[in-house]
Amino acid sequence: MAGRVTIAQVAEEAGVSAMTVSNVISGKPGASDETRRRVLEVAAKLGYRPNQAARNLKTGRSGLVGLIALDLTNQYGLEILRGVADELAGAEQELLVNASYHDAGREKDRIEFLAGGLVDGLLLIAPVLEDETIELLRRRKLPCVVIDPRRLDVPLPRITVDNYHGMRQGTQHLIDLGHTRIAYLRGGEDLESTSIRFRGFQDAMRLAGLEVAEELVATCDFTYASGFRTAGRLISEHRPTALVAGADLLALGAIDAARSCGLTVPNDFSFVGFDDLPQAAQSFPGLTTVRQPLHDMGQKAALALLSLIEGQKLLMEHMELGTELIIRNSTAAPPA
Amino acid sequence: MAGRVTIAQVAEEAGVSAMTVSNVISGKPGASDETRRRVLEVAAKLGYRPNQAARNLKTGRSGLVGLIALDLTNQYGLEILRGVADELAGAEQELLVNASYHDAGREKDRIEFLAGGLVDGLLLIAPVLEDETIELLRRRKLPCVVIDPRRLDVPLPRITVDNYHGMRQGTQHLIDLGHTRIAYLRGGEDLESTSIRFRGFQDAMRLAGLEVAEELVATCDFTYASGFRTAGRLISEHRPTALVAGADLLALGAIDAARSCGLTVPNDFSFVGFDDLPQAAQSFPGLTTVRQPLHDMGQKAALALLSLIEGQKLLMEHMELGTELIIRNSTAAPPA
DNA sequence: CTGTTAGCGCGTTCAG
DNA sequence: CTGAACGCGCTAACAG
Repeated sequence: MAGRVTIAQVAEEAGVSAMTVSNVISGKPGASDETRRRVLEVAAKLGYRPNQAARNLKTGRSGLVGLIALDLTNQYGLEILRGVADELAGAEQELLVNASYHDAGREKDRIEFLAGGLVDGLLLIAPVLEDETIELLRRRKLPCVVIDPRRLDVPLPRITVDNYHGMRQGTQHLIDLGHTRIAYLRGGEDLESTSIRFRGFQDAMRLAGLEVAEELVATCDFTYASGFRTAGRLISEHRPTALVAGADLLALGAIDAARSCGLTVPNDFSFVGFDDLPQAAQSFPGLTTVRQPLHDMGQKAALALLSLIEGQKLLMEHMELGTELIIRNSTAAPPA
Repeated sequence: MAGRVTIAQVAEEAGVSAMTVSNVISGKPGASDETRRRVLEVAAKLGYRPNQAARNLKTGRSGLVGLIALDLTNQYGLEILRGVADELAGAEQELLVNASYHDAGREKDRIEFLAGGLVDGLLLIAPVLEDETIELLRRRKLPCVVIDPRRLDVPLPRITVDNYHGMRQGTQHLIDLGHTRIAYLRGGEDLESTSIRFRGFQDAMRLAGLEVAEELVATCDFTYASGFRTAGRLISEHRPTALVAGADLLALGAIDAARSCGLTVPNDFSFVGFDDLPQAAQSFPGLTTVRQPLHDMGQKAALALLSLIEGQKLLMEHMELGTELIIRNSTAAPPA
């Protein structure tokens, strides 16, 4: 119940038809400059604001894009979200953010709800995407782009990063510094990217003629606490000189674990993360990490979704973005 | 163009009128159990989903609540956001999140846009709120609740925390531990809460018979980097034994600054923050801090907004929530 | 360049 | 308890 003034009132006051007002307001052609000026003037005077609901009903569009993130507080998703928001700011679409809280049921619920007509398109960040949910999306014909899917083969337009080469490069950096006993912290096992990153690590090691000691590899959740605990065990029991983590949060937890063991970073121990979250730069020492272009992923995903919404065909169903090694101060040569 | 099926089709298939279908779907009385059952069955079979746009047009509601945060990546706002989201999950309202990026112009733009009919109500986190914007909100009669306003006297329903006693308690904790040379890091000067917190610090000091040395007080932005820089100077030039920060982010930066000066925390130096962001617990050592009930603030704000949307009068225009000192491991007695 | 006609899909009168 | 008609405010299509 925001704008009481209707298009009809403006039309009457300006002495034109409602159609003309509509055209002027939406910036369509087909209205002389003089008419346009008068309509705009009257609209301003009356304080006319188009009624979104009526417009939506007529056009069959809501002007809303849905985004389903895992969790509203993880920086990984939020960096992507920022990219999305930046891209959408140009288009006339607002962003409706939802979280699945890592729960497949809730994810399906939210998708079903949003796909029920609330949004014009959907962006999914690292979703579980059960087959049934995919089927739902296809049946509804809802434009949808997946960012960083858990399984690479989801039959939907998707954006991923080059996890393999990123991790290989990060590992190589430690090898180049002279490390040989390098530990590895795997992220969540339900993501295909976890295996791919690990393969990058393994290959880098193998190609350097180094052994991947089984006791130096451990798996944890994507949390600081999990990284702290798991790395603490790894470090105190097996004494590697460096550690590569499948995510920045894990690396940050691992660094604090090393500290709590009395080690100093990077003199006694080196760490490499993966993601380049804001925290990676805002920590002491700065974290050397493999950068995922999160903001860019968000932008590209939003752009692709917008063209899907406009009814255009996508140039590619799958887009893979590159990674980049960011060297900060958490890595150095191993102690002598 | 999500659900093709209309209420009319369901009505025909079920052999009743549209009216009845509408009543059944919206859970209104006035339909026999038998009819209700059949309608529901047919609706499910046909895959009927009510068209939001049509419903909105008719009811004059959008089912959307707008939230304007400062920045999509700061944890402070996100904790509040989580509270809001949790409360809204129960009501049938979706959340439309926007950011002002600390820009008054953009803030006004966004408010004006959302208030243009897109949302049923608005939640504002620490907004600038120029007079003109407040005027706009009043004119449009848009339900609105402000969380943590920059000026305490905004003429809108608002939720704040007890900054004064919180900070007094945090400071007292250091005094009790035996600290006397305590530095203070002020947050952004455009917030009234910055002065209030400082007054809490001053009073705690004064009441303990301690001097607030001018050179031990400095002002910075609400960022880690600013805390790092400013505290670094304070610590190296004036050698206090403890520091109180007007925000956790500042304290976290300050701790790293101390570390980069070769000090260990808390043995050489103690730190107290304010906020209790997730990072405060997820750092090493854990940060002793004054907890703001951010999640609760979000919930309470959402609840108040919902009742405003329902057209009910608010019990109180201003609600102030308490704070709580959370003692972790960043504080200890001063070095001997 | 402008006006007319006809709904979009729903909820809300009223009668029955 | 149910049905028929109307209209919310806007815009697509066409006519003028």
